[in-house]
Parts: sequence; C-alpha cells; structure tokens
Amino acid sequence: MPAWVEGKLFFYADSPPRRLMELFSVKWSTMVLHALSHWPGERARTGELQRSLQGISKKMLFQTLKELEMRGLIARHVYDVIPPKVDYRLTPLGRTFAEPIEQMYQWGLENESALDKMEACYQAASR
Amino acid sequence: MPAWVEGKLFFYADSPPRRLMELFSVKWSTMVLHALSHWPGERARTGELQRSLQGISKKMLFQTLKELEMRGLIARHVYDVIPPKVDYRLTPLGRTFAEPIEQMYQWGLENESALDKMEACYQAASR
DNA sequence: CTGCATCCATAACGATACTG
DNA sequence: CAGTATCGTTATGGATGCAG
Repeated sequence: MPAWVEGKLFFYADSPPRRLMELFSVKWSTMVLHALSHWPGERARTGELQRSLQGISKKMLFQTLKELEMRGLIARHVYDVIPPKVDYRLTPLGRTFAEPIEQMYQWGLENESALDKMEACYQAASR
Repeated sequence: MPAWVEGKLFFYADSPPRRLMELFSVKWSTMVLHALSHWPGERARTGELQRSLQGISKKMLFQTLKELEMRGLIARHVYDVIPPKVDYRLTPLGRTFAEPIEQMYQWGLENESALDKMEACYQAASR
C-alpha cells in the first residue's frame, strides 16, 4: 500500500490492508471467525460459542455475531423448536477471511518468544 | 490456539494470537511498522512519517512511536543538532513483527474484492 | 522541528437484568 | 436457550497550544 507521490511515501487509511485491520480491530471478531473455522461439525450453537470464547460477555458475543452476519461472513440458522435453538457457521466469504486470521494465529504460535520479548521490553520500560 | 477441554473447544484471550492482535488493534501501529519496514534508507524522520501516514494526528504519531519504542520494536535516534532532528528505524525484533503485517497487507491487496463484498453486504443489511 | 500536556467527544467494552 | 435493553466505565482518537 505504500505509494510514492512526489518522491514521498504515502500510506492511505482506506487501503485494503487497513480495511482488513478494521475488521480485526473489533476485539472478538477474529476469535469468533477462527473458532467457527475450526469448529467440529461446522455449526456452533450460541451457548457453545460463548462457553468456548472464555471471557466474552453475552452482549459482545451477540454484537459480534450480528455484525459478522451483516457483513456476510457467517450464516445464522434458526431451528423452529422449543426451547430455541440457533446455530452459526462460516459462509464461503467468511472462509476467505479465515485465511489471514489463520496465518496470524499461526505466526503467533510460532513466535511466542518474540511476543514475550516485546512484553518484557514493555515491562522494563514502564519503570 | 483452540484447545479441547472436556470435549469442548476453548479459546483463550491471552493466547499468542490474541496478544499479537492486541498490538495490531492500536490503530496506527501496524501502519507505522509497515511504513518503516518499507522506508527507503531504513530511517524515517518524525515529520516525514507524519506526512506519509495520511490522517494521523501529531498526538497519535508520538503516542504510537513511544509505545513501539517501549516494546522494543523501533529504535529512536536523536541527533545533537539545532533545530532538533530525530529518526526512527525498526529493530531486529520489530522486523520480526513486520512479517505478519506484511502478510496481512499482502492478503488485503490480493483480496480487495472480498473486502468489497463484505462492505456491500454490510451496506445492504444496514437498510 | 520535536515532543509533551490539556481538554474533549465518542466509541468500545462489560455487567446486569429482563423478555419470549 | 436465545436475544435485547440499559447503564456505567474505560479506552481511543483528535484538536490545540506550549516549550526546548
């Protein structure tokens, strides 16, 4: 995304990479997508998801699910039963977005030491 | 990072991938790192960076630079001249983190159509 | 030019309680 | 069980002005 304009580098806030980042900056969206992409059986029920994503609040879970659905990344399926049953799964578009997330997760797993170094630096600099 | 515990999938908020994401969720940090990793000559002056990162405010630039320096991702060099001259460059650790950012940027560039689809979906769902 | 300190608006997040 | 509504807190970002 860098571009040279009049001999200077330019980065644009609305560039594709930034747009991708924007999606990711929503705290739980990557985790939800990642969870669904690894979910045994593809379809996850609301409660299952919540228990799986340790620490997510009900509100944030629903907000995230709704947003991802609006963006066409996940599909919501309502069963006509009592008590209510709903599940979510990735759409093909959602699977596309699971790719970079998977990459990121992979990198994180392989570079835990770099993350530790960064944190150590931060701690040291904080005093 | 998914783990099976008692037959259920678990994701942890403090997993390496999440820690990476946390760094990225700071709006400008990826752009700064990415900019520096592509900077001709490696070293970028403060003002040059600001002009390059269209739309960043002075405050956010300094805040981001300071944070990245505290984390050991960039090095700050002060020249003993008047008027003041300072420049920043990636540390080896910073270069490590530039990798996943580059991947992400690459993905964004190659999948602009997916981003467009997502946005279109969102627009359609908003009415 | 670089860096820092204020002040302020708003968006993100989370706890909780309530409905069908 | 799924989903919504309300409220309060904190984090984030941006404008501006001042100092070395």
